[in-house]
Amino acid sequence: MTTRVRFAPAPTGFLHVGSARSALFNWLYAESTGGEMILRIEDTDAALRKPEFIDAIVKPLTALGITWAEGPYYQSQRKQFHVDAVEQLVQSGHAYYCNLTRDAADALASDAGLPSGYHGWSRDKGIEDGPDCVVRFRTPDEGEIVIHDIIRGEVRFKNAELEDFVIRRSDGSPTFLVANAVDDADMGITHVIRGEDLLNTTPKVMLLWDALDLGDKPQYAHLPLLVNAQRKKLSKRRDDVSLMEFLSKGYLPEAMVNHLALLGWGPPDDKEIRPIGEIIELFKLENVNKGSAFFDVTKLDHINGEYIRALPVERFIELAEPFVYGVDTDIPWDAANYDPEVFAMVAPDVQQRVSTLAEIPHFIAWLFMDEVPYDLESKAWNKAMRKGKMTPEILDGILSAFGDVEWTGDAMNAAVGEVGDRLEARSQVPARVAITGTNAGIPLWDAAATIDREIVLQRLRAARALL
RNA sequence: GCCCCCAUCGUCCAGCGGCCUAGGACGCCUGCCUUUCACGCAGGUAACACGGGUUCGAAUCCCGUUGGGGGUGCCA
Repeated sequence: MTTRVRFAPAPTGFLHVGSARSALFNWLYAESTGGEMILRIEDTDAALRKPEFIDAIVKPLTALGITWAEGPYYQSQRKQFHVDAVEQLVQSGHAYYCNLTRDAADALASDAGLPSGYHGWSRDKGIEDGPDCVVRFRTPDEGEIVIHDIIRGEVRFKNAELEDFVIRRSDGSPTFLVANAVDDADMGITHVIRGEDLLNTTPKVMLLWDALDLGDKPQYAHLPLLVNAQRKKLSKRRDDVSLMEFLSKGYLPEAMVNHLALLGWGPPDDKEIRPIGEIIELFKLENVNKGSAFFDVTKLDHINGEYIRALPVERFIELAEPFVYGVDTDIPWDAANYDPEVFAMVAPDVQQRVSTLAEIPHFIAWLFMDEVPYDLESKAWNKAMRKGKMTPEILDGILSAFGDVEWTGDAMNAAVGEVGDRLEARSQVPARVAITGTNAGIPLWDAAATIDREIVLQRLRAARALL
């Protein structure tokens, strides 16, 4: 039997990295077993039915290279099947109408000294359907339901502890629990792979499955949650988790996928950074961890840096475009000053110094700005310009040498070296700080030779004046 | 409160009863390379939560404790 998995997000705005990880693991499982994945949008709640939310799911998945064989299907478009299923459950006595609001049910519970929750108040009351009625599923009073989870092993729930949950809202719309069972059955889903936060809903779906007589159940696998530094489930509200945001900040899709694959799973040979094809080959659902994983951007930065350095330089230049032309980010220089040929020249040096594409402008800004800012409070300035008392003499020396030096990297370098030798001081770093504004960066002189002599002289004078 | 899940370096992953004086990666530190920084290279730091079992033998199996997390909606 070929495996069929589904990625079934609720359309609640941008896709976050946790959902992306779920999608990825479904996809990895499908790819590694020669099966297929379908995409299904779980929009049974009317509030979630917004077309822009669909784009927010499809675009990032596509960007990551996660593909699906069918869909997107919309649960909202399958509503009639779900309504029929609810009707069937009422008919067969598995479900009943209830006209209590949540507040009323809680009040009854507290009056009766029972723990909060719904205690089957409307069971067997012969309540007729009406405008304010919901339909609740009658959970068995005895017995237990056992999930054979591929990742977690056996998980047991006592039926008596499951309350009679709502399967149809008072507006007539069935809830996702019904839709889940019906759609998974109709779509021939063999494996349900999703976050651990849904583990508690699984017994309810299984109960519905049996009551509707839907046949063989899928196998379940509940993935460990992705958490923040406080070990809380990643949340859109408090954490920086938009997948698209990461991509537009200069993280490469391949690096993102590689990093995500490493959260909750690892290759048996300890080789972490590798092509997706190898990951598919090695991926085993049963080897996925149980413990939650911290989404560590520091590690992502490293992986992303590795991927960037591995790029052919032409590709690097291509990918850099939005960042050097200010399409998605601000650039610190006047756009008219930007020279793609200069960037192409220094690109290999930049490429091995950035961990995200967004860092590119930082390394080349001094090539396209008229003046560079000096941060007199910075460690760079203090270390290079203040500590050595020869600095004014060094800059004066360079200034006079640069008046008529041949304007090539080699000649400039040699001239600065001579100044240093003559004064018995290190002249390179002060020159770099004066010209670029900082003490760290790409090889200096060939790049500096692309700037007009007068601009370089101005910077040297400006820095000299601050000493 | 109740239900469920989890527990190896700060972080991610390896370990599936003897190969473990616990391995790799990120981070951090040191050194080498280098006219800066980075890359690269060579080292270092650092963990089996605790207590009981089971076993000739436990990071690995079982129970408990503690700690963390998830759920507890007419959201999914």
